[in-house]
Amino acid sequence: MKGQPVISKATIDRLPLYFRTLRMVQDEGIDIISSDELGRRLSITPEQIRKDLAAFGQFGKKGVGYYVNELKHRVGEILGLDHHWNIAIVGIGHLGAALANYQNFIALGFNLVALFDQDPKVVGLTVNHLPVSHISEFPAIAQKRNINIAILAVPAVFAQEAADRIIASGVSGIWNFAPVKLQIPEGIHIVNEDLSVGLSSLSYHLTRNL
Amino acid sequence: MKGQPVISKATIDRLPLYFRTLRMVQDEGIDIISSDELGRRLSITPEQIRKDLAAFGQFGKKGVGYYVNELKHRVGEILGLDHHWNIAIVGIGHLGAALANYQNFIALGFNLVALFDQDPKVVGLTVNHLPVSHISEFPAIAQKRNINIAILAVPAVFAQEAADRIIASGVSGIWNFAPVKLQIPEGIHIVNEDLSVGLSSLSYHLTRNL
DNA sequence: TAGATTGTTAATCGATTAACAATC
DNA sequence: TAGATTGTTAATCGATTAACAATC
Repeated sequence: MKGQPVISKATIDRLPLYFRTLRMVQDEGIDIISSDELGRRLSITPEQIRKDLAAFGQFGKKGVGYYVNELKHRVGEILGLDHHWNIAIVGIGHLGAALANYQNFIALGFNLVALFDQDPKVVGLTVNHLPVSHISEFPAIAQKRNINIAILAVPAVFAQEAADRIIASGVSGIWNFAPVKLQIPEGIHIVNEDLSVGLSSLSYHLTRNL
Repeated sequence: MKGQPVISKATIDRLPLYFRTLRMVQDEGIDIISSDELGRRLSITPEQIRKDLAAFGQFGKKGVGYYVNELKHRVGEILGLDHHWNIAIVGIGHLGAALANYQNFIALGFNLVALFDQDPKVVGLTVNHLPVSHISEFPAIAQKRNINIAILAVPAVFAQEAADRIIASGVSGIWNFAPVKLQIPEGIHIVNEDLSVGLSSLSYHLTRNL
């Protein structure tokens, strides 16, 4: 809640792309990159990239470009990826279990610290070296393990009550995979990962191309 | 490629939300709904909803609202969900397997018709009643089963070559879960489902709220 | 009819693109 | 220095919001 200028959602959503590409570029052994080259790799205009970055400071060198390692770290800091957030997954069905095994979270510095489900048949199982706890234990475990973000992967009908529980336990970030609009109080951050939107928009475009 | 007015991406991405909500509303036994009520359920302004719908025609009755069943069908048609597209999943790892079991696709009218992987240990397995075929069989099976959309769930390093194969087989819609920017020729539709973006943007907002 | 609600036009807001001075 | 590239301001474009006439 600092008095920062408001940054557009579009800009924030591009930062992870910059971060990832800077990593790849670094792995290729490249030390300096121009907005032009970065833009070429991402199909984003160089002006857009410079504008996005300029919203947070002056990270480049005129006539030279950006130092890859430095810019990568700065963008990572801006995104808060240096915080090593503790995340939990609620709902260990097919999707929840797949997310529990998703390597890219670790690559981004997130720590998966707990798994929860409602089903007695699933509770007690081990997924990716973590035991599945019953959802009723969420408040206690959330506090003990300092959970910052909950990934919500339960069926749509249970999503609201699960979200209420999560929020009541003091977790203020929810990444919601359930296809419902959740009612959330002020101060809680929610990102909806709505899988049906992507597929439907593909259907829309294919329809118009027949 | 009809001479339709260009509809904004934002509008297209809201249509699946309208569709899903209209379904829920219908299940509740409601026959008529106003843009106001629809907006309340989705946290979208009624003006926005009317504007979105007006881009495709006049579906409502002034002073009354929208007939739920009719509007649902119209929105479904606009999205092309009445086409019953045939989809295949390429890459049957944790995520691919989870998507193969995802019930919401069927609910939207998509038919999952084939699964592919590169790994001999995975080929031949059965996931959700479908056998996993080797990726080399993609062209033949794509033609035989009339695959319209491929879901790409392979590791990032293999994504481009897999995409090339898919496109070469005449499939023109790709739903890409690999965290890379794919190089795609004209006329191919691609939707990137970039899971690291959502999580990173959550991290960004949490950082600013400490 | 009176009240409600759509469809549409105009006004505002926000984001992208273009242009270019600053400077490495 | 000359060439390259950033950071920033101005211009354009697009999307949302406000307002309201039409009409059920």
